[in-house]
Amino acid sequence: VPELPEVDHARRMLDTWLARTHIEKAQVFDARILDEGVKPASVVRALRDRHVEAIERRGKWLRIVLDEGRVFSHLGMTGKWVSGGVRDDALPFERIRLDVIAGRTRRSVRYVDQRLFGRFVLVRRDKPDIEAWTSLGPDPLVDGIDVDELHEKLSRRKLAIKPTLLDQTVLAGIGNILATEGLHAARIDPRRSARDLSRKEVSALARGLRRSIDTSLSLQEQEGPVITYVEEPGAENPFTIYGHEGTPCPRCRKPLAKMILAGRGTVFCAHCQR
DNA sequence: AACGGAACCTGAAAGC
DNA sequence: TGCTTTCAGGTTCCGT
Repeated sequence: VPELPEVDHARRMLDTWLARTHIEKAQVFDARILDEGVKPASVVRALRDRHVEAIERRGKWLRIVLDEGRVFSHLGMTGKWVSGGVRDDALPFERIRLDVIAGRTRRSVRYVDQRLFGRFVLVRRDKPDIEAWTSLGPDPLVDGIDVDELHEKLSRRKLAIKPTLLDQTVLAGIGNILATEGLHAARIDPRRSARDLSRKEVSALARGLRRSIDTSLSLQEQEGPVITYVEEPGAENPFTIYGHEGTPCPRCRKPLAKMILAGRGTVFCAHCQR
């Protein structure tokens, strides 16, 4: 599942494939990736002959800045950007295709998304950014995590800390895996009310999240341009406790437990997370 | 108002 | 064997 580190990887790849190129042709193969009521043909028309200026990321959102307008891309659960040649066949689950040229180099950048939870939102020149982007909280990589600010914000939340971390207005880019890993690193029980965390615990949480993000980023660097998500068949699980329920906690060796918390699978160590 | 749960999707894996 | 159910999780919507 794409969370902050996976989306940052996508941003770096798109920067080499798409930034500073000219879109010769765009195709949208499934309208469900667009906002309700938006016609593929109108998106295709608007993208043709645009110059791609930059690729940015906040949280799990990508913003593709064009000479006129910009595109917001969210990878949902199974979305991936992939680069190929213009003569290559369509990939399985290919939803968007952008054929671009930079100097003499032609490239065909494809968006694949099996489960279609991703989004591709074109915003025209002079229109405001989408609310999902503007309402994002601080991004741990772009802005860093300010412990005092986070502590203050959490102190006003009654909900359990784990579902609170999944709220993208608290911190941008934290998903189920990072929340699980970060709370284990900080030895915090995911069921604790967010407002009960001490400043010291919030500080440990910030460090744990940052460490989990950095670990994922460095593993992706070794993987190359197309990374594998942990839920894909046959994928290795590089995480400390996510997906390791039933096996010994790497810190205290007691078996890791799993529960559903606010509708999301939650692995934790009932012995050393308190 | 805040929170839980369902819906949106698909395919793999587990259950029967 | 083969059909049915469950599960995965990002986000939004709906009902309580």
